[in-house]
Amino acid sequence: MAEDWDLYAVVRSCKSVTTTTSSSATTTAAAAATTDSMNSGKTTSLSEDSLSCLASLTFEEENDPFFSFPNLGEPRTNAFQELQEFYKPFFSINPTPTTTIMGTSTQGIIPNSSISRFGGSSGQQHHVLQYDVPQQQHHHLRPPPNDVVGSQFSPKPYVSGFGGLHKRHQLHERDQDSQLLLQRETSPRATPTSPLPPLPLPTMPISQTPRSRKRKNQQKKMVCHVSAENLSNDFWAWRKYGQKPIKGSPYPRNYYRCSSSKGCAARKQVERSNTDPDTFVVTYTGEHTHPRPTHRNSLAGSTRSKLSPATAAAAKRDSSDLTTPPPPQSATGLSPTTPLTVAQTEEEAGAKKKQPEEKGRGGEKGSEDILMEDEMDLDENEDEDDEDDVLISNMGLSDDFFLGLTELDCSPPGAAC
DNA sequence: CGTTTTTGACCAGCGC
DNA sequence: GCGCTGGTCAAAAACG
Repeated sequence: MAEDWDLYAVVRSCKSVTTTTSSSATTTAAAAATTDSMNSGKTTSLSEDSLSCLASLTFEEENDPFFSFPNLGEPRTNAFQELQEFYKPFFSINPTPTTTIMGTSTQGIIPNSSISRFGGSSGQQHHVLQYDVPQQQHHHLRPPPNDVVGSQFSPKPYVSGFGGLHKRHQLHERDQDSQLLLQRETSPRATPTSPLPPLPLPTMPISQTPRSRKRKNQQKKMVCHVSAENLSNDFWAWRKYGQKPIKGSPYPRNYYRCSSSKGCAARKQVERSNTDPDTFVVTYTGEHTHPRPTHRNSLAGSTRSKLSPATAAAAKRDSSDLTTPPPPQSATGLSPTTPLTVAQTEEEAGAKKKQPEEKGRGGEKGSEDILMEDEMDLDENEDEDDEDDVLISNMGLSDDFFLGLTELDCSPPGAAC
């Protein structure tokens, strides 16, 4: 089923995503290692894979998009430092593995929060950071496997503010989101858990209007190319709020929003690459307006995510589904998932729902290209760093977390992978 | 009861 | 101005 992939992806990603952020090999490696350790599951070999992957990790940098950002044009050394800070939590957990990363790192922008969640990398795939800068030349460190990213997230000549509010019901949550977002963006980040001073704010103009359907190009976003196994690895709890078939792609795009906090503006899009079915394009937008959750609020509705025996079987199917092109989509753009959804949904849901618990556990082999597009919110990154510092340890101790791991057949964080 | 997923519909952005 | 497309909403259903 077409949808299976996303579910599967979501679930899987938790286990494996690679942190292909940037620069410091050590940091990255450490992060990867950490995530690996956190990941559990197919573990033992995972960490090795991850490390090996890291060893071969290559960062291509043809153009340094970062320097395109006025606020980001700091010396790379700073970037490294930032990264180190960024991965502090990981360091604290695991010793820093010595991994050699070839190529130079991108700098200035630390991958969005999601990056930190990416678990150990693995896989032999090419890890690339890609930043697309709005209003400026499209900087692709490496061309995306397909057109998905390029076309979908092509930079636009402007960065507008939030769109106007239109729907009455939309006002509700959007207001909250926008206000939170505005608040965060207009005032120095002062997160309870953030010991570090906020990084320079992006120069992106912020509109006073409530957030709405900001065009993709208008939002800061982080695009990650993730292998099927590594789909969406992050600690955040995501709730699916929509699915749309995308023109030019046989696979639908799934929309997730952070469910950890009601007003959280963080969004996530997951879609399969039309050119490379094994690769998924995960796009993160918005900022988390809250600390990283240590556990899920509730398991209710998460049933689908459980890997019950049936689910496990489903998971297997998911795997196959991932490689299997989805049924043709209707011309209207809506995917004809309806008939299929019953069984598939179960599987997907199962997989997806696991996300929250699985997220952040890197692992498996995986690999993915992380593409940075538009402005990265340094500030947010900082927060995330901070969050990591504070929450990582807790996360590992979370009952839910362990539960999730158990369900995923993963070992608790810190456990040898 | 609270949460999530599914899914049709709505609507703004964008290109022509 | 129009149509297409993408992003989001919210009701319904499902689950613990």
